[in-house]
Amino acid sequence: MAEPIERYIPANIEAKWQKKWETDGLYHSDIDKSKKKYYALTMLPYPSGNLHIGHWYAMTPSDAHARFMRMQGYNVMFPMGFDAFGLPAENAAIQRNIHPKEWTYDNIANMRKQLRSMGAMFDWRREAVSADPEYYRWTQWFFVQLFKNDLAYRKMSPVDWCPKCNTTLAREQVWGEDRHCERCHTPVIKKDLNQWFFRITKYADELLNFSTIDWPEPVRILQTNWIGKSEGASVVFKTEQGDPLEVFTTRPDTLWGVTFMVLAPEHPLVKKLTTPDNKAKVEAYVQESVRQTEIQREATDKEKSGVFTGGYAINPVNGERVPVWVADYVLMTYGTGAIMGVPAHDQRDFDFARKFGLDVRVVIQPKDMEELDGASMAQAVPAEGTMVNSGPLTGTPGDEAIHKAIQLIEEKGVGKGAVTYRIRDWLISRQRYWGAPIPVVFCPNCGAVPVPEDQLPVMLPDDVEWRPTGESPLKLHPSWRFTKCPQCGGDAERETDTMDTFMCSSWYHLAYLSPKNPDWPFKQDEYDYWMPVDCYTGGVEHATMHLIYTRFFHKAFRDLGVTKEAEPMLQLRNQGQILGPDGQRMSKSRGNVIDPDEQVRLYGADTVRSYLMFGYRWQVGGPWDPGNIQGSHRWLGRVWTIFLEEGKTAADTTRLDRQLRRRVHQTLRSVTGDFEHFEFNTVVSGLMELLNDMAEIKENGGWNTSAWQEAVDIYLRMMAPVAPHISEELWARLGKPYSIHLQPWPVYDEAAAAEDEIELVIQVNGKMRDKIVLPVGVTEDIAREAALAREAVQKILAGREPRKVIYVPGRLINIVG
RNA sequence: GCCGGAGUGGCGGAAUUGGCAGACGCGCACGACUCAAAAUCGUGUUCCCUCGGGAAUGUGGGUUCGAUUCCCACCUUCGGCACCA
Repeated sequence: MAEPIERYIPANIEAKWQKKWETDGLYHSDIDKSKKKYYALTMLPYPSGNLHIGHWYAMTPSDAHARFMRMQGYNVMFPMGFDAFGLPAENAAIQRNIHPKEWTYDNIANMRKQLRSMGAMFDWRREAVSADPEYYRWTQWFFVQLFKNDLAYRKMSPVDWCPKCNTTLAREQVWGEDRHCERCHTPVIKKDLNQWFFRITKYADELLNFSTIDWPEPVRILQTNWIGKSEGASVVFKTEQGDPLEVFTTRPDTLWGVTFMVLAPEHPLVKKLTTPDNKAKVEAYVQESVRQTEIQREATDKEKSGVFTGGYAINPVNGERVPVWVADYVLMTYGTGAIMGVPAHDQRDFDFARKFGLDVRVVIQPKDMEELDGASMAQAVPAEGTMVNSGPLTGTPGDEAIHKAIQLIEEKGVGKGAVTYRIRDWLISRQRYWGAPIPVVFCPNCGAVPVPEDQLPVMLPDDVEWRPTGESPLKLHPSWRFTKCPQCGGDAERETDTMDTFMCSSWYHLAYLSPKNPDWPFKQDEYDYWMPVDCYTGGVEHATMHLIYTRFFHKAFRDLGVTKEAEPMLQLRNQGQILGPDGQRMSKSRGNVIDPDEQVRLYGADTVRSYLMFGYRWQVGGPWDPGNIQGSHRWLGRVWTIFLEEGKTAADTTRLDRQLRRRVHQTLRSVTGDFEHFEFNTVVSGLMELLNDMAEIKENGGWNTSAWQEAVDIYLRMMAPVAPHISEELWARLGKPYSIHLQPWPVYDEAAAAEDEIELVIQVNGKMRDKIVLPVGVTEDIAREAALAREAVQKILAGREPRKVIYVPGRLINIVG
């Protein structure tokens, strides 16, 4: 009997190999034009202090996939960095009274260490940290380019303001029914501030085009809804004083059904339209609306409210005089902030009209309904039908009406076909300290002047009062704030707001190309070789934020000649979330946080990696199971002993060899496909199954034959992406050349995988009754005969002739009796 | 209200194209090894049963020789949007 082998102890091998790989630069990725490149990218972490098990869940399967692609012969780049600016640094710093910079960089140092314990193939030479001046210099440079090309502008605008964080929030940073701040959960309020915006709306249409990218359908739908394109017409009414009053409508066909108009309380024409005897109540209503929170205003179940201005407008299609009201169900932020009221065919307008006793005029008669009557109808009818009471449009069938109406208003010169989007321009100003300063100087003579490129970066000063006062902290730093105008040299003032961190993360995939490039955001040859990103992995929660911004960014800079292609990331795959063992989101307050470091101490990195890949559908995720992970640990322990411990070799191994090769190559086929499809759980289960078969074959005397050698070789290569340390160790112990991670993916042998007999399932009337073993390629006649001869079949048929027989070659025969 | 994802044993999950439901793992039970335990190994494990079978993939229908898979109508749950004109 063989000597007992030492046990599998991950701690003895993992750190050792990590160090060697690092020393050898095993995962350095350099331009190599002889190979096809593969840029694999996983979303970079925010340096919150500790790596979360969620980071492992996102990153280690992505790493396994990147490793798989590398073994497939690609030159793979898989970089890592830190999204290092942002609010939490300030909040944490305020709590602990340490400088945000210190807090952030301490966290980064810690997280680097934790990231290394994953055994991932990150090329650390390419690390990028968005809070480094050499990084945000280029963030600012990108801003300047947008500014110079009229893609950045400043305007006074009401913004969502978090009173606790003392800052502006972007719309997508406001969550929930009570519209709270995503960070501190305080309900947000509105505030008017002068803010910088990027013209993302200019790219709205192009952002709707996903035809060149392989992104998950849910993300495409989320973005499509977020952009919210609606087509219709803009129509210009005239107030009685002669001011143009423009509305947007998706239903220009209902123009003859307009019985009133409604302005948003903030609409600039409200004041002018209001007659003296209505002034008091209109002003009261407007003030009340403005004071209300957005939640109160936007509650959809709220009864309609509003007041009559006393003013009238003229309907340009029929010259009718219609009353103009003010109501808060019309939003200043969408369309033109004014609507035409068509109560007969729009439920909201209908509710409003009934409440205030306004006319309801039917202009569409649907086919299958009895004749509508505006005075008595109980609800609006938005359906299609034949136009009635609509002047030149009367009699037009529903499907032509909109088109014809647009033609008509265009001929009359009172409007035109128009498109409106729900997406708004990207607000990037933050009244915070820990961000990239917006590189603009305000000069009394020259206005807003961008800081010249050769003076970048505008350094973020360290000596700042970063505790929140409601003002931008940089405003309180006089020697930084007051400067000279770069254009005229006169006294001037810096912009004291910093940029939204989504600006930093919009281009980090470019920073990785050459993180310390002195004269351009990236080295051109690196860009030309690596871009675009071939595979991007991360959470779906970024669908309407980062993932839309980075697409916009690329398109804008393509138009400015900086980037080349329209889309930065060709393939996107989303992972799900790991929840606490209680099925709830992990949080410190719930005490259900799983610490990856502790799991690594208990089981080793390979086990944690394997379990995260094996235990969940990657795109779904689920609760952490403290017991289940042991299955993955046992698997690795079994691989260890079965591969290292001597077994016995039978005299004749022909059958066992054939069987083993078949199973190895069948597994190779399925594992390869599963890796390609990001189905990591079946990658691991396939390997587990093969191991079970190998254990049995070894037990039966199939050990150490050439088929066995091949099996071990292929097995280790297949598991190398999943469990890189143990496979490297076993590879070395079995005397194979360093490193397994430089080996090509094994070659699939179809002949070896082929079965030479089939197990045919016999159904009678659709129910499984029996099975027979038949040679591969058996004819239907023989299969049929063999099946009908079976006792179980005969018994059920009881002498009857089968009415029909369905034969699925190699799989199944169904006898219908 | 609208849009999207998910519902399969005690649990995580599997099931190329409509073709053996429950692979693999956890847990549990029994057994081996051990003075004992841990670790490890082996056997069994959807449910009901009169041991012939029968039922079962959220619910109810439908298409089909055959449905976890396709169609229709619902239910539960998670996420997004929500007076968007």
